[in-house]
Amino acid sequence: MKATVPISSAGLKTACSQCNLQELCLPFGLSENDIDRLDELVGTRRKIKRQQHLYRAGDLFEAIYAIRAGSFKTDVLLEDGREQVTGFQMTGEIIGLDGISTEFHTCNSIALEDSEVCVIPYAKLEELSRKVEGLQHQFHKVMSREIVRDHGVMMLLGSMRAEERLAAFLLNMSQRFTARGFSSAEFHLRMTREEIGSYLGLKLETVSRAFSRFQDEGLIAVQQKHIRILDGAGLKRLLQHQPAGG
Amino acid sequence: MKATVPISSAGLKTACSQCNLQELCLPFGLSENDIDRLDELVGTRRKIKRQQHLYRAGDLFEAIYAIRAGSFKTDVLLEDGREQVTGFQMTGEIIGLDGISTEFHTCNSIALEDSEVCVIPYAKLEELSRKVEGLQHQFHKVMSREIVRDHGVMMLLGSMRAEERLAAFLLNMSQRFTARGFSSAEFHLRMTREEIGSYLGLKLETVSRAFSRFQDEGLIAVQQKHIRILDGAGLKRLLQHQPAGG
DNA sequence: GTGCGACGTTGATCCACGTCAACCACTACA
DNA sequence: TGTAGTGGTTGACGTGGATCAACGTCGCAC
Repeated sequence: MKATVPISSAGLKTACSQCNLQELCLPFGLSENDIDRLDELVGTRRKIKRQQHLYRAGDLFEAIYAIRAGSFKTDVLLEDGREQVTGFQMTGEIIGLDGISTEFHTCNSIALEDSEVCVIPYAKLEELSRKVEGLQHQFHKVMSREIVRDHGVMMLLGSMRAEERLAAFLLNMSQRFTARGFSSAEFHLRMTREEIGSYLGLKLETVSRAFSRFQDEGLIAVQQKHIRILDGAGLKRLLQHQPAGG
Repeated sequence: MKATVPISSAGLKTACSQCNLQELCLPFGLSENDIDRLDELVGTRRKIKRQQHLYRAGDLFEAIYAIRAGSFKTDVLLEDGREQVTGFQMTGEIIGLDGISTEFHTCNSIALEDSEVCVIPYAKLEELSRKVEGLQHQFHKVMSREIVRDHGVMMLLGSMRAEERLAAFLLNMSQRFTARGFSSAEFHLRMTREEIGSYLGLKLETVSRAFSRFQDEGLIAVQQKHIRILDGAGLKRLLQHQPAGG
């Protein structure tokens, strides 16, 4: 396996024989030697069927997970039953970081489709990242990236109106698909309108209406969960110079 | 210096001679030896006057900061001028984690009052945490805690109504003051109504009205920025069983 | 003191989004 | 092919919080 060669974002090549760990090691250009050692990291793989939990809030935290295939949502439940989706994760991303601070998971992670993850025992990660040059930093970057992403969502929830939120969401999805080597203009959403709404702080009807309006305006083509972006610049334009809401 | 003795949350004892690093090392019970080495971490101290920036979005990331005295807000600005406060930080907390993933800071950090921070050069932190048993894990916990906190804010912004948000905010502030050895029932807010509103996704008028209503209902006593919590249980009750908004 | 500017409160009005409700599209399965 | 269930769309209406506006209060400079 060619590990020292920087891997383009055009395809999903694997960083170690077990799993796609490019988020953890590739952007940093670890040496071939080091990459081989990453195999030590991956305990097992685990398959998760659609709608099943990878972990639940309250579960003992023992490992983080690298998504090998499929996609997930994470959510938190209030006592009164309200659900807030805190994020969507797709192939190549890392889940489970929330558990480190409390030794228990603080949210639920649920597969949006039949998926497979690599289990990375946290103790092993800690041990290895003391030894493998660059791994520690790479892991810090993964965590920091989650913090930055969350700030983006807070921005969205705190100061954008419905159409801006959905535009931001679509552009973000498009970007993440692109980064994984898929077409950026056309993709399949794996989550329902209700889940999108929960993530964006909107009701499903509002999400649906915004989709329809975008379609009327020629910005996107929607067919159920299938989205085609026709005018990305138009979507970006929605994100600025709008009267403040919220 | 007594470093091996677990430090109660009742006072602000220092973990190393330079700075309050209990977030980084104390809860994990580092050995006295190790704690002394933490002095190596702290490059310099820096004083920041009220309203001045500790760093700005776009600044090169070189260090994280432990707040030694005072308090800060972090915010992000949209192109059109809208501001979103992404968090408030008080004495003993760590700021600057957002910069790790991008090598540049992604938000602004501004002092809410005259403050002082310990500068922790990131490169030094990385180096030391490979050597000092427990420090790495402690740093992971700090980052994870920020992720969990952010999820809480997302929850708040995404599915709570105005009064719930403010109640959650007050309880959170109270808790953080308690953890720093101050009275939990009485404290001085360092931020304006507008900043609270920006953080909570509300307008300043809405924040003000909610404060007034809480006061009318005997939940709190408000005098400008001075808050006294009269009925914490009542505030907690507001957080559940409310009709879903948002 | 007086004046000024930042911050806070309160009222009146408006509107974006929630709520309620009906209907439609797609899939699964008998 | 019918039927049921889940998810999505659309319309009518209500409301929480934004907006606009006036006024009050505190702290500071002089």
